[in-house]
Amino acid sequence: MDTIITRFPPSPTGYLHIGGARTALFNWLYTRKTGGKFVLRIEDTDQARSTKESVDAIFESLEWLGIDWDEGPFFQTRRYDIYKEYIQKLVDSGHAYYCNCTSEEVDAMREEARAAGKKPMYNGKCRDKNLTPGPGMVVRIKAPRTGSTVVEDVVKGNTSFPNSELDDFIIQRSDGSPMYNLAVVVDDLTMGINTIIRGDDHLVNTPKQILLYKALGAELPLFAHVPMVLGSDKARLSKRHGAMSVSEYRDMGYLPDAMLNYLVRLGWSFGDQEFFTRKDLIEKFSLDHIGKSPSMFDMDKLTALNAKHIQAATPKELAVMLIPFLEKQGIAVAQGPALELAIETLQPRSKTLVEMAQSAVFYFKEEVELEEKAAKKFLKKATLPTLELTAGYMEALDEFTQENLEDALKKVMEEAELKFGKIAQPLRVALTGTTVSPGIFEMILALGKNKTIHRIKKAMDYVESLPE
RNA sequence: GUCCCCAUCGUCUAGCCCGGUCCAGGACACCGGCCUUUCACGCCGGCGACAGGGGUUCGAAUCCCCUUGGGGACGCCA
Repeated sequence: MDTIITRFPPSPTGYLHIGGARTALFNWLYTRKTGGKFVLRIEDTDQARSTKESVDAIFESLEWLGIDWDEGPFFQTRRYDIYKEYIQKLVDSGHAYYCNCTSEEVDAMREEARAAGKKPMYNGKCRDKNLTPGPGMVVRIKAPRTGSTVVEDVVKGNTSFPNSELDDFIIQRSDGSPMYNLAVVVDDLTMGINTIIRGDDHLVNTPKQILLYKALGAELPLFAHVPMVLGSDKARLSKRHGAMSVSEYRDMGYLPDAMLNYLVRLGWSFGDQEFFTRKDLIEKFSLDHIGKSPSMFDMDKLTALNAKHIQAATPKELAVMLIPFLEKQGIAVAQGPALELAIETLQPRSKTLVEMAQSAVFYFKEEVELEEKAAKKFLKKATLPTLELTAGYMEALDEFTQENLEDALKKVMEEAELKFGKIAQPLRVALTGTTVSPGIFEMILALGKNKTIHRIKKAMDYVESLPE
């Protein structure tokens, strides 16, 4: 095969959800890996349900994930002339026919088939009537009734479908618009798509599409049907399983790279490797390690992976992503060393950007809010001398470094005759208001001399105000 | 109902194609411990699976069949 050309064809009837994102990712990775082309196509022929908002939401999510496309976006609704042309070809060559059966009639046929223990389908009433076009008529494909169609699939292997299960499905609605199977095949054909990676809910559609390819005298693309992503109860992923859309995960503070990493591992593996950078994935992805069975979405694992990606990212990269989350916490900070230093201290203790933003608040607030329990336990009258000593030694330092801070606190320990733990906790509460924070020294370094001393003094004021 | 797909720890999976190295490996979660200035990180250890039944074979997680279970499709949706 020459250049690999894949596509991602969402229908804009909602947000980009997890399953769709994974499909997009597989296609994208495969083309990036092979140096192929990735086409984005919007399947909006369902005029009733397609919306502009959905289209925008899909673009936005793809961009956030860093999945870019080489061609498109193409909109099916702008390609009706092309479909018409192909439908005409099919009619002319005797592969399709006009049908004037009403929906009610067809429903009755389906009912009848079901009652007879068969698959519900159209019975071919107009198949040989040679009807000519007219208002209210649909075009149906003339499907073979005997034999079988084999789908050759890279992940599923060969699957044979009896043609008796195929009905004369509609390729053009009575309003002249094309139906899914027709539009897909015509698009894939005219766009040169030679590799189709999609959810395995489409596997049963494939014989229909193969029929169309053959009727059009076209060469078949390579099929790879990827198992679906299920919810935690093994049912198809839906709203009741919690967050579905990619944008929700962005808002919960997941990194796009972590998302990609998690999604790709849902169905694909590379030995025992769990952590992948984007570059890794492009290098290592292949179609041969895609599993055959469906998988369940597990937020815990996503979260764990997110923590790893946060640790692996540079403070600078994180700063850009973190700023909007800080704003939600009411903190306005510019990018720069202060922010990056703070981020560095929080990297090993943040699983999401939301968490990181929450724990970063104390760095940037003007005044520390003392947590009641923490203050009660660690900021007592007896703490005053220690705080005073600490402030004194720190003020004497020209600038803060890990080393001279350690020296300063060592002196405090000696003079106060206290162990490190005894002076560290009160100091921590004074500086952060809570008992939980990054390591004392790295925190002080990130906070800076002014804020540090100011906060110690504030804490001293607080202690002094305490009743005897 | 009919057709199609799938089946290894609770979950994601390695191994399966090319049977022996697997009394089944890794990761998440969970439990214990270590490290330690708090919380984390990290490190060490534990718990925990070849759905069931038949074959084939000297030998099966690996090959075949059946059963069961799960999923998908059956639209003038995509």
